[in-house]
Amino acid sequence: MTDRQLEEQAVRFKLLGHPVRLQILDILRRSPECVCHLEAVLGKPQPYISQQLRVLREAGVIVDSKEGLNVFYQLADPEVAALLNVALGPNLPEKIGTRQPLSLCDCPHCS
Amino acid sequence: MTDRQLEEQAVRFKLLGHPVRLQILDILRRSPECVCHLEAVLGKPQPYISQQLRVLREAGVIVDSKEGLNVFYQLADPEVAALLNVALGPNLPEKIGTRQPLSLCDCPHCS
DNA sequence: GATCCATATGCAATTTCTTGAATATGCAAT
DNA sequence: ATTGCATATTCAAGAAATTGCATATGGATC
Repeated sequence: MTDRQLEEQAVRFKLLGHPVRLQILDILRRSPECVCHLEAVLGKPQPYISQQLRVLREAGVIVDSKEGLNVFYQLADPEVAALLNVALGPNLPEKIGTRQPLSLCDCPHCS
Repeated sequence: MTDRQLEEQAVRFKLLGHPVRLQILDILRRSPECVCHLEAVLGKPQPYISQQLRVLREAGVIVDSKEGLNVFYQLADPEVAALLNVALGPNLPEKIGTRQPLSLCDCPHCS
């Protein structure tokens, strides 16, 4: 185990060592969601969420894709996905049509 | 996934999100080691190492046992062990007699 | 009981993280 | 072009983590 590898993994762990970021990742590993959706689920102000998304995005853990007015984020790091599977339990891949739209969120995926 | 569970796991990740602590855990998951051994391997001052050990000990991740003048620490949290297996590769359980003593360390296990 | 050794604790300075709030951007639709 | 909407950026204040260093503890040994 080289020092560089340890440093890299420590950085990864640090990203996950934050309750809000961890919850965001737990949501995004299930399916891509837009910012407004996360805002509705987490009950935190939008700028705050965008900030945490930026941290995760700049670390390469998530990627964004625009869809009309909305920006959808999804998990993009298989190593992080593996860690989440261990820490939070396996992510059962979503069956088609089982996604629960949020009434709190009126993004195209929810309404 | 409840908020409490997420918070707990975030705390766990935060503990691992530190290069020195991560390296300590990587060593301790192989076999119990004394403080002087870690000091020799990490090349950091002893009070600094004892401090990180305290953080891990108070979090319940490692436990200590005294052996003569020395204090040996070992990994005590199976969930952390599982995360380390994912992040750093599996810990091949040590075969009897394969432990490499350190010339830098003159604890009873090394000399 | 004085001393030595391994380890632990306490404290302070710096840096980094966290969080909130104001404001900016960019894009559609009117 | 102006408005409205979703998201992004910036900035600042407070909290917490990091690290170095001085010193304390506690148990053996002389």
